[in-house]
Amino acid sequence: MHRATLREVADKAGVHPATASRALNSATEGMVNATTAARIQKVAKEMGYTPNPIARSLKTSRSSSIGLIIPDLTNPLFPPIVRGIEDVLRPVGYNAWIVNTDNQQDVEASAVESFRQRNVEGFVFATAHLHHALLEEMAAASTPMVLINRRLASADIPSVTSDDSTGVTLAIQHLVELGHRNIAHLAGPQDLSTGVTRRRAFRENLEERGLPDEAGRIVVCDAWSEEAGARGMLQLLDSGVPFTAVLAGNDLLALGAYDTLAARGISCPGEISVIGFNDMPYMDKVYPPMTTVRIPHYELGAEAARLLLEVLDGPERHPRSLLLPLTLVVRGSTGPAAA
Amino acid sequence: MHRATLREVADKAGVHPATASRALNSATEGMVNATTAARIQKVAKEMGYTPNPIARSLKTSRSSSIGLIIPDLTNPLFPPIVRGIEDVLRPVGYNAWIVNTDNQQDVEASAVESFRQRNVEGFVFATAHLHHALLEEMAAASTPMVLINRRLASADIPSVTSDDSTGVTLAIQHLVELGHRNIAHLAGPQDLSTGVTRRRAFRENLEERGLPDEAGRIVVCDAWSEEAGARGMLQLLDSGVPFTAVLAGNDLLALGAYDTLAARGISCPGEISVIGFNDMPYMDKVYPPMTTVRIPHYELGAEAARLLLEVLDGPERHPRSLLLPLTLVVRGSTGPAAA
DNA sequence: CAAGATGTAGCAAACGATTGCATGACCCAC
DNA sequence: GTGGGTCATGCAATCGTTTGCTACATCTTG
Repeated sequence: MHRATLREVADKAGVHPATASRALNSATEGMVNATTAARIQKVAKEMGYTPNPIARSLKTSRSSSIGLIIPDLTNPLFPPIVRGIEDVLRPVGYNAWIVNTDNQQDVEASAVESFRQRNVEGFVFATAHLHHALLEEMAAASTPMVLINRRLASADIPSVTSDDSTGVTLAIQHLVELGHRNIAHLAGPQDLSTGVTRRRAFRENLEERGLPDEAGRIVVCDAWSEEAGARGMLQLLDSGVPFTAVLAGNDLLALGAYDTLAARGISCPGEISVIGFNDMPYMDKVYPPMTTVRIPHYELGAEAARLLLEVLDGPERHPRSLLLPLTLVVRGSTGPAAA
Repeated sequence: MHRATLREVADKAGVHPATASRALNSATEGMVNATTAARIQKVAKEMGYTPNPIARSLKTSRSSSIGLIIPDLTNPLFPPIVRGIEDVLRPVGYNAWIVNTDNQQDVEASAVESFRQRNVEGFVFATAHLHHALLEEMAAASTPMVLINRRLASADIPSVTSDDSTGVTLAIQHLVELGHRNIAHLAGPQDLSTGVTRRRAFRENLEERGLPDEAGRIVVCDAWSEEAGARGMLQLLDSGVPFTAVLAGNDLLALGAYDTLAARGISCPGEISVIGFNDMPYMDKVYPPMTTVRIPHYELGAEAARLLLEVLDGPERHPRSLLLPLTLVVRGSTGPAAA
């Protein structure tokens, strides 16, 4: 099937391609006589003309698309983020290229490279172990980009993150209201701002409230996975620190904790309450239904996209960063402290 | 940052761009003198030259990319499929454009249109309500494409589907071994081959085994959702048909059934056993852990990608279709039939 | 009424590759 | 020694747009 080209439209309308190009482009439409423009537009419509994005991209080195870099689509956190981004970008004519890096830096670097070759106009990074040097180089070149769920101390890059610290406060407050005083923390890996922030907030909360906060009640897991959570919980139980509730760094760690508790025959929430973080899909269906801090993933993506659009719109404006509020979803994994 | 162009490489190597182009392209490398080619390649490497995919695409109307059309990325079925596709395609130099249609035909049509403009070389459709006319038009134009999880009677398009019929047999067999004789079916919407196939297989199984199969023991739900499953289960319970086990059309329907059973105070699997279909992530963590038929989603995607590569390789070869085997994952939602 | 401003449209050169065709060098055989 | 065959390379058109510049009317304005 042949698709109409600009030249054909121009010929049929009896004008030069350049004129047709201008008439068909809202930014330049003013340069051509109104009635001529109308005629050209009519012809274009009749012929079903749509500009060839590739030719346009070659000429303008723009592309109406952005690069989205995530660790792994099968991690349930990311699909809502991706949808949030797409739902904002698509209506304004942008497409998103997605690439999964599995947190491998070389993959990340080559993805960025490949995106650049394709003239993407901006980037959204939702990736975990961020290739620092690469990122700073990009920032220095003032490549439009937005970070999701992590921030960089060194560079002033717009980001959208969730207000983890308040989330932790919400969780602890809930536990305290249930009568818990001995609370433990299953922290995630500390090479990510997520893990660090939640852990720091945990410690601060204990301190402020005058709750016991010996070092032993924080165990740092070595991955954000169920297995790591199960191991961490084991370590916690065996450490001898007394506790009746545990705040996990995320839902996967909490699920791992579930496993260990079940294996040990410890009842949740009867003996030990568990709180997760993220509110992944189906956390209301697990057993016990998980009390967890809900992160607005879709909104995270949507806001990131809006931020990126702002940057693309006017690169001179100072980059904003957003902190999205969290809510605590109380379900069945938390209960009154055992006497 | 300036990126080297073919002309620059050619100049530096003292040859014409055409020669450089040939030397740098494995298919045409043979046309140029071996030592010249080596020199050009060396220079290209030194300058960090990589061909501009946009310019190449404009000229060749190829793009090294394919279009992937799915209903909704946040449906947990799809991420593994997407990864399967990407993991096969990327190593051979293809990228995948993803678009979510939310099952809207106009979105689907415009996605296809936009993909075509971008010179995608093939399509993978994992979408539910397939725009029939569009698809047949594409098939007629012998556009390379592969269907996942659905087939079209009218056109001979390669597809990869799961062997649902055998999956149903596995499930029923398991129930029969547990002593169940009165089995019901929570069928999914019948406008999709998935729903139809599973329902037909269910009926055939009952018949072959001489189990009771009045019409009333199949309830057709009006969506593939938890809510629809809950409503369907309600209808089933209120219909008066006796049953001790129910096979759900997919896991979401089964989860809905869980809800209804819980609301009615009916124990699962004590009084009624439930089997799901798909084995979505975390179905081992719900309560009770779900017995379900596992579909190899990742493999579905991977095989679809391989099929597409075959078609792209040699369009003349007759398109194959694949039927992937299913397995039953026995967990806690099925138990011996109540006496 | 001349000179400059303004409005409209065409020309042609890009953007960065690929590729059919022409060219010239060289070799071989008759 | 000439005709023809290979090999290697260059030439130039092309893919479909965009855009700086130029050119020509027409309109102002003093």
